[in-house]
Amino acid sequence: MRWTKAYIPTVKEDPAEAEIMSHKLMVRAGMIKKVGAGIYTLLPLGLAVTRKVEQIVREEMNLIGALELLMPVLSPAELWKETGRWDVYGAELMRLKDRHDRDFVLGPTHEEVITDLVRGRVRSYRQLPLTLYQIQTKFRDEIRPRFGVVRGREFIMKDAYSFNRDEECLDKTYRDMYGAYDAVFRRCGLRFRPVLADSGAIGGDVTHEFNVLATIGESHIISCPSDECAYAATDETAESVIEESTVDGSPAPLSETHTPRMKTVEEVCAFLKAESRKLVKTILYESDGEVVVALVRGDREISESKLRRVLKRDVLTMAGEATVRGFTGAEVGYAGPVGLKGARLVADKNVVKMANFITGANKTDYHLINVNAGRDFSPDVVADITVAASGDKCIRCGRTLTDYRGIEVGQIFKLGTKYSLKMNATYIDEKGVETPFAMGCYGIGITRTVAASVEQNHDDNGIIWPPPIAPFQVIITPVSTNDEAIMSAAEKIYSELCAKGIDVLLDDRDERPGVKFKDADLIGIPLRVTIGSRSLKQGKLEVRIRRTGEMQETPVEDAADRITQLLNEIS
RNA sequence: CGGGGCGUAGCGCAGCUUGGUUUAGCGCGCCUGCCUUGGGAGCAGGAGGUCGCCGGUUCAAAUCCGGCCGCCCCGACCA
Repeated sequence: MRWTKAYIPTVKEDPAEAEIMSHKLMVRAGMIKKVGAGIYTLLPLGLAVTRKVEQIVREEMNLIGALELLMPVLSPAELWKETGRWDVYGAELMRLKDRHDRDFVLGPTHEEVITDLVRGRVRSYRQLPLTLYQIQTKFRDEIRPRFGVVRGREFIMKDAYSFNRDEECLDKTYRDMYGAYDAVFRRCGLRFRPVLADSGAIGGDVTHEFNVLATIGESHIISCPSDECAYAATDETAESVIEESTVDGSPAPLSETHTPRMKTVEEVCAFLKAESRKLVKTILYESDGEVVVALVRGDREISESKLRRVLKRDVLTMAGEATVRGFTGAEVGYAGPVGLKGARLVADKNVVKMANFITGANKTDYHLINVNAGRDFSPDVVADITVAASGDKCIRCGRTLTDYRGIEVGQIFKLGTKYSLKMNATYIDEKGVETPFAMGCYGIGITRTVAASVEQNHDDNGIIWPPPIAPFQVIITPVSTNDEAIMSAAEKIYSELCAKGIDVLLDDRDERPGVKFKDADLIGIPLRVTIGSRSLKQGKLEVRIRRTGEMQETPVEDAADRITQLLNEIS
């Protein structure tokens, strides 16, 4: 491609709306253009990178036997009602009506559509396992789109779905996918980490998230520093051993204390001059009309995903003020486990180890002191429902856990029979028995992967593409377009590289060299070939590596070979 | 959804408090010419704006008032 025939609108100044480097650089490099909040046009350069990532994904999917298809973006509400997700998915589901007032969904994921496709068409165990995937535009009505293409309302995603005979068969596909994901992100040149995660609205049991390490990442990860252990999970999912409570062990007499207008843990602690770890906070939730009371240590947070799992519920929301008042008989801020009736009481495993702690008294402006589980109340369930934090000990090896942040670029789920049962998707096994499919689903955020790569690969001058996903692998920069010797050398090397199948950009603009160098750096092409009279007099040109700034002189005659070789070295 | 901010040329911004003196300005970019050519040059000339939209106040509105729309940031219930 010649720059004068391309459309690469680079800009010098950072866009006003961008907060993070990848967003700024993608706009400045002429890759994306905002159309609306969380909605972007991919310009040619942005699309080129996206296609590279897609191609890598395709190759790895095909390698493990997955088959590509393309499902519609639009799907009828009936399918979503069949699995109950019409109600469960919530406000993030983009819904719309057609002219006949019928409900539709702009798909955020395609379990319903694919299961509908496969049921009735795949009838025999002989056809299994079957894994299908697509690379398609997805929609999510994000509460707050931000960070450019990292959290958009419309984005490109690869989603795969496997139909397996049983758990064992599913395990195999899941492992294959895990390997394929590892290969994809490795090939994209990313520093990433697979972690155990929560399955959220998708459902299912086992799931891993693939996170690209980045300080601006929105996923919080807890991991064991030990390489041999390598335990890693999202903070909501991670199991950990929390430092023992320091409250002493012999139960003291229960008493009530006046705590006027002290509602939050912080306020109560300050007022009673107690450490927050000596409190137990009591949070009311509602799930399918049932009220659930959850207890965790005052200095910790409740993991709603753990709680959902304990309760075996998909929907779980914090109770409204009216419910809290009705249930505790007190204003919000004074709930406690003692004397509460009619709700399931879930206590964190650390709470039952504590002694003489402080809780709300279920009476406005009062708290209880010296509360003890067992003596003063009895939890219905004791489980780990605390969000893990750095400083906790590893559940497996006991080392101290650390936290870091990541951009979630992929997630793989074992769904089991969740959808096949609800949608009556079955096959006939060897014994002639009708059996629901064991399913898995596997997603990769393509556009987000591109942004994550920029986030991880840039310097002060711009993007530094890993060669496998670079829009062009080589940029040729003739220092002057008016010098015939320079231009003929540039044309020669351009056609030689093209003939080798390398993606080359020839900067044939009549611009000053400084402008071209800056732009070449900004758009992040891994190798720059500079042709100027200085070295051309000796029959040489210069090859510069974007990432290191390292420069090599090479005779024009064998430059094409040398460049190819260098490309291999840095890939 | 709550709070804050913004909306003036393709991009980044000033002007608004104190309405008229601005023919609405500056930088970047763009066009023409000259000059220049190894890290975003210089000079000269030029094009480009319903001041987000609607309504109101006024002799007069980018500027004051009201409504609406859009965008950005922070927060979103841990009792």
